[in-house]
Amino acid sequence: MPPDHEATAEQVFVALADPTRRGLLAALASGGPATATDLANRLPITRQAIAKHLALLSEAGLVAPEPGERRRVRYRLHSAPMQVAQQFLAAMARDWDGRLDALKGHLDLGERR
Amino acid sequence: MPPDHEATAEQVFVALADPTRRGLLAALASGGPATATDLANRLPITRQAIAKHLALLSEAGLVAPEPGERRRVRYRLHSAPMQVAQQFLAAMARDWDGRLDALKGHLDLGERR
DNA sequence: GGTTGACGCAACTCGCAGGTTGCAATACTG
DNA sequence: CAGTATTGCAACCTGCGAGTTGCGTCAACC
Repeated sequence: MPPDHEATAEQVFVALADPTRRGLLAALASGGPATATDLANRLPITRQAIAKHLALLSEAGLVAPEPGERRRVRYRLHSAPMQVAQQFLAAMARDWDGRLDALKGHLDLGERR
Repeated sequence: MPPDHEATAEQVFVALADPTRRGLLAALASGGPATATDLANRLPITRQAIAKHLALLSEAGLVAPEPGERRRVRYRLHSAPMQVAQQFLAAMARDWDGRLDALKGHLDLGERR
């Protein structure tokens, strides 16, 4: 998939906008890769809810499922999309602050031309 | 307001997670401060919907209403919360990566530390 | 003074995200 | 083989976010 910065950043924003998802990522960060049932023991929600969140995070590229030995599937953190989102934020803020002088022909939000 | 980084970052993420809101911010960035009715002419949604989004963005600190001359209220961009969110992202990514491989010094973004 | 724009508030619809319960299938263990 | 975990899939419920329509009001302009 091509590096569509905007789409990636949006997915990261959506992912991090939810407190449950942030807690889930924090649990993965502090405890290392884990399965959905493992995470369900540490968080106050059911395994299926966690599985849904993991699917969304996986879609965003923030976690990656790695097939374990048995039937278990462990999820590991992946920080690459966050750096994309970070650059997106930086570019946006730079655009805002330099708005008065540099009035460019920069239409709507498509940076892909 | 107490410097609650997490709460601020969450509001920024929620704000930027919506495409309509991003378009609205882009319109403000390219056209300068504007009123709700002014923005309603450029975007395909009603004035009231825009007013709601502006209220949310104002709550997040991303825009600030400034009382205009007549009865008009113009909204101006404010980039400070985005830098907070940016540092939040940077800290999170550093936390993730710093667990297994502490040798990645490839972050060449504008984070003063 | 009456009409015209612009703003704010409130009620309403509608789709979907977050979460649950239930179930079938699979893999290991006694 | 019977029993126990663990996973994925599907149906379902519920609240809220996004958007619309409608109304009352205040400021200007003719």
